[in-house]
Amino acid sequence: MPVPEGPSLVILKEETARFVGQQIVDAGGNMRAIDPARLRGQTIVSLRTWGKHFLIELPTMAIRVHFLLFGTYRVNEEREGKVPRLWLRTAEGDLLNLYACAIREIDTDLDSQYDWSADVMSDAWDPKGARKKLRACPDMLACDALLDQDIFSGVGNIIKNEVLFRIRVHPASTVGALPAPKLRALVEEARQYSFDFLGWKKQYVLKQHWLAHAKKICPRCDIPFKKAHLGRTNRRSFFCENCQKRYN
DNA sequence: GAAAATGTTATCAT
DNA sequence: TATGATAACATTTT
Repeated sequence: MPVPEGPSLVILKEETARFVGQQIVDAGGNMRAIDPARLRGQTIVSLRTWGKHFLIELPTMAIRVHFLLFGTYRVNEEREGKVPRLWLRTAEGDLLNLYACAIREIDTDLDSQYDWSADVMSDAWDPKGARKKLRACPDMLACDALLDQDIFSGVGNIIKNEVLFRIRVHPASTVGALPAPKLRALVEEARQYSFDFLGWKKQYVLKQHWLAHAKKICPRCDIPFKKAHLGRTNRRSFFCENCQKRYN
């Protein structure tokens, strides 16, 4: 199963925690970005996430993994008939397989590269900062704002649809037209729902908790949802025209 | 079997 | 130049 949205990366980080401090004794895969030979002998300094980025910090560099739409991984097992884009084997015999992802090398210090306060899953998450960024682009649509990785790093299309339904805001509302309490709710729910997502995903009950995403009927109003591809991002939006108010 | 979809980035076009 | 559309990637489900 794919791993795109931020909370899923937190699960990945937890499942790979034992790799931290281990030395990479062998590496390979069908990636082109990095020569696997350069990874051998390096020790994994830390494993971090920033939104949808999985970061493997090594002494001389960091590996940035993005799972795009369909990326997956396995710890100490392999997918039948699939070649990993990148695999790492450690001195203690642990194996990490990463499939169908985009790999990039980062040569600068991670703290200078990433704004951790934009990551909705991070301890450094800064709701005040998020509100400030939102106020700076009043013409942006709510559906686009939630998918903006510089504001809500880690939020994906599922979280977007669920947050807007929870706070009863129409996806085509403009950010600048939202009353202050709604703007605040948008920021609060982006984080809250992401953690609900995390808990449900761990219990394998995420999908059954969807109220709006990919749903046909509004559970509050019992009338059909609208489905449309909205905003600059043109991603699927599911919304109720009765109980989600449009602010413009 | 075609189409769509939890996403991003590079390239082409306007 | 800048903005926007399109393609590319890759996998599973409908």
